[in-house]
Amino acid sequence: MIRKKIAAIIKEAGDRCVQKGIFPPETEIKPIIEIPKELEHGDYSTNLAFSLARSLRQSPEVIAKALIERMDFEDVCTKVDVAAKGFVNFHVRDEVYRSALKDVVKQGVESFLPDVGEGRRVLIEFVSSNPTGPLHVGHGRGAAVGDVLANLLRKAGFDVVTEYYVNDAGRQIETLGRSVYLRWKEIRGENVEYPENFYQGAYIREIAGRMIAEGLPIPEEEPEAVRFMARYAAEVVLVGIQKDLEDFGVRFDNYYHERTLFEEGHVDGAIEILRKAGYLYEQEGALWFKMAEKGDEKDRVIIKSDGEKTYFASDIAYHSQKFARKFDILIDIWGSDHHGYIPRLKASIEALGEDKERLKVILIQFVTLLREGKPVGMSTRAGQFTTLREVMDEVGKDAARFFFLMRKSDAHLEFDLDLAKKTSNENPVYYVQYAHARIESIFRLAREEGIDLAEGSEADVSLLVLPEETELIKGILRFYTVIEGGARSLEPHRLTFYLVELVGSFHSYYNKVRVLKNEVSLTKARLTLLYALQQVIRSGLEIVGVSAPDRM
RNA sequence: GCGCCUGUAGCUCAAUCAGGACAGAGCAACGGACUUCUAAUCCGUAGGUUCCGCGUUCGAGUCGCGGCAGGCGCGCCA
Repeated sequence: MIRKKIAAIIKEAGDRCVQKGIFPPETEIKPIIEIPKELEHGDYSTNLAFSLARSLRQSPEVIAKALIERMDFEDVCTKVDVAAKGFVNFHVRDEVYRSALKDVVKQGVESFLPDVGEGRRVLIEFVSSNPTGPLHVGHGRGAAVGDVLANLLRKAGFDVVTEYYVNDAGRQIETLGRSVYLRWKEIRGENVEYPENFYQGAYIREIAGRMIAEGLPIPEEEPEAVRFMARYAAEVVLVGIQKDLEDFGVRFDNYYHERTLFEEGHVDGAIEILRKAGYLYEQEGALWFKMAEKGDEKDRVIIKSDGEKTYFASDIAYHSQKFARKFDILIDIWGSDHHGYIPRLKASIEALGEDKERLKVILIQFVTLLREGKPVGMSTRAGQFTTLREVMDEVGKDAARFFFLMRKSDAHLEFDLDLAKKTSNENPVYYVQYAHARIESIFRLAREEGIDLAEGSEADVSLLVLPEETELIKGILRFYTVIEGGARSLEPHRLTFYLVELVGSFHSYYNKVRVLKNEVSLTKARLTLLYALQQVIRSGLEIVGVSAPDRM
């Protein structure tokens, strides 16, 4: 909110320079405002003078001075100066921060959230793991990123729908059915050869056993039995996945089944559109999509020569449906091993006549679990991958979610299981939660002394004169910048970084400054500051989906 | 072979809307702080050729080109 004021001040000064003929009339005043790293460089700065220097054929310093001379900054800043040969530095009045704090306390932290979305409709599709086995840690990371991004975008004014795409039509489901079928035969005493590419996990046998225990009417003939078991197993696995997700704090608005794409004719419909638009051709009995001319490496098959449609075909139909469902922005969250798929999907969206820029793909890099500093083996082939459930059981939901968001999603993540369980400042989750609990503890004692927080908004915040206090207020206000930046760049991990940093300055303040047992007016002022701080921490943790305990 | 991602302190990572001021944290190391609102905390010290080279620019960790190293992808698989 202060940033906007600074921007207005610069703009005004720039316009005046144009009016007075100091800058040529066509000069565009689009200031980039940043927060300097060095405190001495003020609260905000702009490099506008540098960017104008070339077109104005003037030194940045001269331009900067011309700007400042025509600047009305008194209301917001104590001083504005030129540094380092052209940077314009703004030193904001402490009162401005204090009154911003007052606004936040009075109206609530959330009432100042930036409206980035302006009501635009966003569909976030994530996890979308095939219902052929339990979720592993990689899916967990995707789930955390997707869920937190959804929370973040909602706070930032988007109309968000989350969706899980269930691949229940393809080959893998058939393999699942066959896997169960073989284990079923095995349990009944038959000798079977179990192929390596079948699902290896113990859950396959369990499902087979369960079918027997429940006395289900299993068809006589093998093809029917396989189909029956595929359906049954997919259902069981999906329910398990949903349970895992729920315990992980992730709830989807929608489950979209691939099968419905076929049943409702959307796959044929999409193919028809592409055919009419001239993107398809037949060769060697298969139907091909002309991709090479659309930016992909080569042409791709949509219908195989055996008549079966490829995964790609249903994906085109699915995304076509997403557009048909009137979403402004589509966000897909995939494992980074699918990155080669992006040009293909974007090309097909373009071919369907939609704007491919409206699809944003977020790639999730792999997770390496560490125990005692060593990577934990995760070979899928042996069926001994680490499941999300195991990690959750071991470190808890809060730590798991927080840890998944401690790196930007396209970077490898090392997940230190021992660290996630530690209850010390080394563990960022506890570090943040502890700050929340600590503040609450101060409030409890204050109440015992008869100082009620409800009076907080009447406190005299002008008593908050310590530099640490101004820094804390700045930290609180930065929440809005982080939400805005995170929503714009689709980077939910910024939130965890922010929280750790914010809370760090609180712990430091706590050790240095007494809140209670001062003059009542000063105590109240400081309680007010902590009140706003706690609200921000709680709101931030809520977005991340981590609990904010009152006691630890 | 071609394409995408990554390379920053011993380790794990930052560096804000695609270039800004002296590259910042945490951990580990070392030295300190509990008769005080929760020590699950804090304060201090030390730690760097931002993988290498060239280029663009007033200015490069950031942009371009060329290397080097690692990960991933390039199927009528899903």
